[in-house]
Amino acid sequence: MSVDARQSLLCWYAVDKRRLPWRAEAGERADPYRVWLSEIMLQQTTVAAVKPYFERFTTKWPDVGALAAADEADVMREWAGLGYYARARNLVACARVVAGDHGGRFPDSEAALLKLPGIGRYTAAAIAAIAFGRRAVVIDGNVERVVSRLYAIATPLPAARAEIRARTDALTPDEGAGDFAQAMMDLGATICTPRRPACAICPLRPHCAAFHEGDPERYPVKPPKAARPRRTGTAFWLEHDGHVLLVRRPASGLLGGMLALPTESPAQAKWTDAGAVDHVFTHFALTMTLSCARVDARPEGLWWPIERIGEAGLPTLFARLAERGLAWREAAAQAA
DNA sequence: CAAACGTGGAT
DNA sequence: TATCCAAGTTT
Repeated sequence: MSVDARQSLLCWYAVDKRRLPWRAEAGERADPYRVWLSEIMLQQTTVAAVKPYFERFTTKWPDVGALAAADEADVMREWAGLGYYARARNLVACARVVAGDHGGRFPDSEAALLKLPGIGRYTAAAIAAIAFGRRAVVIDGNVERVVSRLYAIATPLPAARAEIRARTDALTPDEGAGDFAQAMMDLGATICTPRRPACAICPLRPHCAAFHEGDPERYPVKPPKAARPRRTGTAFWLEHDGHVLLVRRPASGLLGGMLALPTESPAQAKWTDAGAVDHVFTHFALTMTLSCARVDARPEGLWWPIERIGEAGLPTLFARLAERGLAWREAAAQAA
């Protein structure tokens, strides 16, 4: 049954696989740099969101040596808006290890890849299989969903992971593990979707225990999620001579390493309330109010030209607050 | 092992 | 509007 299911999947993939910028054409060799970069960007991030970033990154930094030589601040700026910013810091760190310790070539074993910054169990297996043709058991959210349905695994996550791994291992071929993994992920992304899966056109339907039970959407069984708390905060828009004061956030923690508006008062000034921005993070919702002021003296700090604020590489929360700052500025100019 | 860590699109 | 969720990793 496993072999039949695998063959059905691979035949479907041969015809219906997605064409993606980081994917090699049939018969072509995948570029480990592009595979790695795409895998990092795709962590918890949709293909549609990744595409323009992948295009810009590979244009600006065509290979791992170029990325290793880049200024970290430039990389953070290019990553702005994509989220999970620790990935960008780890991206640079990883490129530098590969350039410095591995002669500019990615290691081709799962174990060696796993030691690199930002590469965990999934990504190490994916790169080993897709870029280097190694046999590796590749398990992401798609594979978890497809396998838990295929075998109607009723154990809730995360306890089900041991069985999912064993089942995926049994399905994974000795040759072509990369195509198999990508086929599973394409199936999960386009047919075996979380909601309203398209079982009518699924190549695995004849083999799928969840389909035969009649309610595939029930799998994988997930634990209830914790409620998302709401928090409040204040950001400060301080102007001087056509420039606005920015800060570099600490390397770790929320929006770590990114440029931002100050979130503590940077100066004595006549602050004006310029409204608020609601922003939802994974683990809490935030209402951040914006206080604006103009000063004649110029405190020490990073002053960014206001007309080029769009190029600063602010994460989305602060980009939205900056929009408010610009609106405040317009209103102040009208009044004057 | 649970919690921290972003964002935008779909329902 | 509220909730879910997308090619996870780190602490």
